[in-house]
Amino acid sequence: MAKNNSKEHSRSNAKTKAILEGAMQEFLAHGYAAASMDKIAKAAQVSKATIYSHFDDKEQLFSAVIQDLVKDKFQAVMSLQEHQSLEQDPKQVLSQIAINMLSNAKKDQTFQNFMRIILGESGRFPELAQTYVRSLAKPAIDTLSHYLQSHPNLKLGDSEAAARIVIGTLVYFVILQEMLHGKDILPLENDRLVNALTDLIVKYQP
Amino acid sequence: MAKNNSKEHSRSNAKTKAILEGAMQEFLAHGYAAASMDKIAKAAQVSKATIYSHFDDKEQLFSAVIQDLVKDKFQAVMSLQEHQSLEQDPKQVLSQIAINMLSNAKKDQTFQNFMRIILGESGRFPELAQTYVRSLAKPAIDTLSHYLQSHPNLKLGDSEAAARIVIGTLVYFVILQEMLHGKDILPLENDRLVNALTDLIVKYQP
DNA sequence: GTCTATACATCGATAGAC
DNA sequence: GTCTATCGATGTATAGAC
Repeated sequence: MAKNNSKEHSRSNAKTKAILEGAMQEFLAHGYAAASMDKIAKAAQVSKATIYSHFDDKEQLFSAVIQDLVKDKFQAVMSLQEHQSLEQDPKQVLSQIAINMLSNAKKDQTFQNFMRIILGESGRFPELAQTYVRSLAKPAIDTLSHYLQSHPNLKLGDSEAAARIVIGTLVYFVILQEMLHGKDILPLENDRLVNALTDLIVKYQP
Repeated sequence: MAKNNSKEHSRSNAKTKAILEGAMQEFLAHGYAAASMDKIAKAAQVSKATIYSHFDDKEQLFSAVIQDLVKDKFQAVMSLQEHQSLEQDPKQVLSQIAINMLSNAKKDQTFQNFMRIILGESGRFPELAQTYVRSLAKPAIDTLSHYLQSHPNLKLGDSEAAARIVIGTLVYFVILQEMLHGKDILPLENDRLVNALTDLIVKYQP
């Protein structure tokens, strides 16, 4: 039975959990470099030395926090695409998926801060960026691609590329409107984007 | 005649330029919080005190660097869409724009680091994020939207939404493949994406 | 195991000589 | 204007008591 990683402590106390939660709060609020171990200790209500008895150093704690967040967000992302029957109207199915994704992403400040960190630190923590790609982006794209591929009413030439188009459109919309605070500069209703997007997909004829 | 901003010195010496270049290098490499004024001074080959005689503090220096970068990148982004005649085949025009944008973004490490900072710091520097939206994203979207709107062979119902789809697809592709190091996890050829995307736009029938 | 106290480096920013 | 030298605060990490 293999222990999982880092130190000998995945004996997962309440302390470990408290540390991870405090660290998550601080990293999400201030980013990696600007988050301090002192503030994390205070947020977790433990001493700094206790943190270092559970995690090797700041980098490893950060890595553990991000991997926890990826796991959390996996549920949320995947649940959006579940239970989609091939018998329903694809225009309605796609619209519903898109609208749910947009409204979820927009109200979830934790998700936006999570994306900020993944993107902002992707140069210094490439393996964490790849964890995001492998565990969140790829499953979302693969699931949607499979749906587009197998629906009898859709005749898309390249379902994988089409899935990239749908998800890229939605994610960049959230980035521009919410994360980059662009909604007053570039206003656009959710419905207009979703309608144009699903129309392009559904009405496509090779 | 109004001086432009910050201090009384937009008397733009060689020193000011050296400071901005050194600061750009350090901020792009390490992000805002992890970049130090000492390292910036060394990179610019001036003393730290000289920096503070040209800029109020670290935040203001950062802001000046980002605004310089936005100006630089504006040229690059806009030149991609220029000189597109309404008489050419839109499929070819759009493909060319998309291919140029992808190949430029992929080889420009400075651009990728610039995007990392804009996104990563958008929570703590919302006004800089909005500068990006106003000066880069909006012009790109408006220009493309106007092209899609006015081309006689295209019958898109919502040109603005269509422009968002095109640009969102391309930007998220660069984010996933390059910035997040996903190209080995989610491989996809440029041409397949561009072809699927331009096909959707060009073959659309209301 | 968890704490307090502290070591030691580096941070942003400034004083004062020239 | 630009430098050297330095301030006080804060950073990560650890030693040692319990």
